[in-house]
Amino acid sequence: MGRTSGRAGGEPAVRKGPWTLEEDVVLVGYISQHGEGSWDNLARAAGLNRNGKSCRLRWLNYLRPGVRRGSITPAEDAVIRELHANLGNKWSKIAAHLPGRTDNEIKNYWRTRIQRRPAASAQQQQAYRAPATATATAAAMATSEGASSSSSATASHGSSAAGEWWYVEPNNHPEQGAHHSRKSKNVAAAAAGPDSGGASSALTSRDMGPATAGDGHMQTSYSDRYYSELSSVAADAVKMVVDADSFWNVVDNFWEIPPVPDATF
DNA sequence: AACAACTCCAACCGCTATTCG
DNA sequence: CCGAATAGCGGTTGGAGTTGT
Repeated sequence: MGRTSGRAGGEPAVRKGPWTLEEDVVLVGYISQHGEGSWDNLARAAGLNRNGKSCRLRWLNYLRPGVRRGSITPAEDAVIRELHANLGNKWSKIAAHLPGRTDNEIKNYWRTRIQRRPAASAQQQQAYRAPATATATAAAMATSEGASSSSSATASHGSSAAGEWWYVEPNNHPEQGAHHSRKSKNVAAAAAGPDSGGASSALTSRDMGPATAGDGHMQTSYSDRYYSELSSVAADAVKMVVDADSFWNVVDNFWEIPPVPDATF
């Protein structure tokens, strides 16, 4: 319904719904050349049939350099809990304490993982002892990230100035039932091409979702599939605004993380 | 195998704040 | 100072993936 603009009543003035690979390429390419500016003008100038607001959101939340993809780490979880206790639903302020995380992501995390599961939260609080302050927690982040991403264990363990902490992922609580981790994406259908049945175009934003390791832990990277698809269309799409070589220089700078092998495809 | 239920999260909406002429 | 335009924020929605029955 609402999201994918569709063509109800003829050609829509502006596109809505999930961003396609081509649109991402155009947006990144344009901003790399001209920088951010008035979003409405930017959308027009870049030839994107989107409103400025949509472009801004897409850029800030997903395409902007430094945006982290992947699971919230235990330390980040602790920061979020603490800051939310102090600040309330001030997502942008909370996000400011978590480099690379966006307000939208934190908001979603809070609503889906914490707020919706009060019982689970209580269990988690038993399961781990959070550092006393957000700053202390932030200081602990480096350690915890290593712990959580490199291990296939179901619990993470780390330490901070405030002491040791343990974190048990919600899906590992027997009482909680299954937590459906989003692993593989069925990109086959999406890759079928533009206008293949309602789904708007080739790969969309959903397909660039974080690749996951076998243990279900998200890896901080675009999926290999998305990366290669981006590569394959970049040359054509980018011609509109910038040559492909400089575009990829920009991309390389933006996402310093090399693409990880994606075993899910 | 088919369906239902559940979960996640990208993106939209509406409102407020800020900037600019 | 005022009004319009733009940017930013928080709440909400709905599509799609995963798991259970």
